[in-house]
Amino acid sequence: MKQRIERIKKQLHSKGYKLTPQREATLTVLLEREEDHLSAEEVFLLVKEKAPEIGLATVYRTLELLSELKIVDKINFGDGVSRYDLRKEGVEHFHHHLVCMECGSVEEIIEDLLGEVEKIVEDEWEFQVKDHRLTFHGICKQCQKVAVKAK
Amino acid sequence: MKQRIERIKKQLHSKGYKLTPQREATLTVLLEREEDHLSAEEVFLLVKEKAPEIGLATVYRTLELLSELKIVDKINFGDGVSRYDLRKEGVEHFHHHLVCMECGSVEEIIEDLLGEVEKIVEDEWEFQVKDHRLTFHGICKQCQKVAVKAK
DNA sequence: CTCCATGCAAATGATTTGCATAGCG
DNA sequence: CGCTATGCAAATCATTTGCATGGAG
Repeated sequence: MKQRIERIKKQLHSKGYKLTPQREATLTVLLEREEDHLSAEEVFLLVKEKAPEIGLATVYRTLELLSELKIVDKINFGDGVSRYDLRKEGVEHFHHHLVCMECGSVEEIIEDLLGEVEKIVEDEWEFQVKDHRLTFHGICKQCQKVAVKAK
Repeated sequence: MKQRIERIKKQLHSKGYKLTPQREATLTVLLEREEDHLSAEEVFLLVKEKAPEIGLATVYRTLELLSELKIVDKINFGDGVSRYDLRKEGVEHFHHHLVCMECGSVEEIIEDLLGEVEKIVEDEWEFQVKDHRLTFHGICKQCQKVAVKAK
């Protein structure tokens, strides 16, 4: 994790930004909760535990910055808040989500499922694909089991 | 278009809702601008031309209602506003978007590109897919041409 | 009459911004 | 010093809600 932050520090520097304690605390939270999809508010509360003086605006500014640098992805599952998701290192952009309509859980799929599809879009629509968002809405494994038991 | 509205009227009635003049005006706007992805505000302004007394809250309520009835899809391209998109009749849910990062234009793909992918998700993750959202971000045909010329 | 629906204004909630201050190089 | 970054409070923007009124069956 240390090294990961070191690398991000270099990325920041190369663009003239600094890795301030607040930014580092925010990154640490994001790393610790890599599996989650935290909202700005949630990040703020977690960062506050490490650095109580931090302001919500700073968290927003930091997340915005990280988003520009493509270190995090800003995603939106339609619940009124933006969520932030650390990109896997070395993985260009493929990164999909399974959102459960029952329990709200979000599972990630790192695997690239869209290679073929992307090719079709590029060829047939002459659209030069830079990135994509794919989200499935449905019922997760656990909730399927619950439904069966409930019968 | 008349018939389309008639059918929606029946759908509304079957759930105990009415097709009020405001709702009809809203639907008319959505039908006239079927290709676009209007925000609530934009719909409101267009409806106001036909029915000046309408209130923004009513537009929101109508869009919400139509969304519940699966007559429109509420989508979010990450620009801070929800957009509303009429579902094609008879088409279950497959409906993807190509968002141009240059000019902001949005193109629709009706074709089902995800049959295979969906199967993989169902089998490999045991996730029961109900619906999905797929958006590609990139450069549209027109903007690619402009870029070439600019050289 | 009984509801559903509406318009308006006020409330809410997320996100952004202005500004004075603090701190690194 | 010169800039970037920060905290705080105020501002903004989209969306929602309360409430009294209006209208269809």
